[in-house]
Amino acid sequence: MPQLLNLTPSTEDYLETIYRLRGIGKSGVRSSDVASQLQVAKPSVNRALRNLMEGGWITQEPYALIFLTETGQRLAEGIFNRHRTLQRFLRDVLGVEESIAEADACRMEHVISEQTLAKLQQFLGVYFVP
Amino acid sequence: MPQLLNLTPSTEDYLETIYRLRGIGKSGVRSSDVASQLQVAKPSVNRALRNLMEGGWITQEPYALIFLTETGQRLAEGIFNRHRTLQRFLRDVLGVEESIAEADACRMEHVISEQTLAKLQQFLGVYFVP
DNA sequence: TATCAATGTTAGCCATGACTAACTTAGAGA
DNA sequence: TCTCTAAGTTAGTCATGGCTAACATTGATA
Repeated sequence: MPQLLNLTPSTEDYLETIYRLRGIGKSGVRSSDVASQLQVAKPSVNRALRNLMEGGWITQEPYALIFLTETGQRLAEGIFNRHRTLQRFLRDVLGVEESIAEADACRMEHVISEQTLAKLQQFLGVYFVP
Repeated sequence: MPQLLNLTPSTEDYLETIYRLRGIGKSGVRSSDVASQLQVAKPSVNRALRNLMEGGWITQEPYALIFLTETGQRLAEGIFNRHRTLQRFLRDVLGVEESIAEADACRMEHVISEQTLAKLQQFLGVYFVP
């Protein structure tokens, strides 16, 4: 997967997970933590990491920790932003149960357009001052 | 794919397309019309139809028209209902551009939960009397 | 420092769902 | 009724993204 421009939903999930875990350990993320977080087998993570490396979103030396690149960081922030916006909208505006809102946001974050995201944020801004 | 209980997004798209085209011809739907509607090759449709038949959602004799079964009809209605609800919500509530709302609804319809659907409908019912 | 358990990697399998190429069938028009 | 084009089917390829089994590496601890 060279010159990766558009990530697949699966690959976006891996990138987002690295981003979220990175907050905890600070230094870098372990492959096995990604695996347990996403409930997938280690080789599945391994292949996804190769894709993310080829796309230039992460760096990883063999057997070492995973780090986000500058562009990977920015992209992950975007994905997480979609996630958080959807989560807040579903829960706070529509009144969807917390855990269901979380699960739905996890799937919807990969398919909504920029415009829909913007409108959702606008809606939240108007009715729910952050 | 025997005893098909949960359709994949792809399979849902085929079923929904049959449902929508059926409104036009009334009698039955042609495989090639499904192909051109979904912008896929004919063999892709052919395989999807086999899956839908094995699940009991459609009937089709070789080289003949496609018909929805009772359960297929009900399932397709459900999918189309999700689509229409999302489309209306995105367009009428959020103010998303028609064509973008359509595209987003097409992808979101496969991933939202029952509860989110219900809340969206409730929201539409309150603020936009049908 | 030697060991070994946890972590990471490689190889290879499977299902899904696209595709093309090549075929069979059906049915409309000469 | 014969023909020939459009529609449908079959066979086989490829990419994605899961998986297990088996191997390699690392690092904490005895």
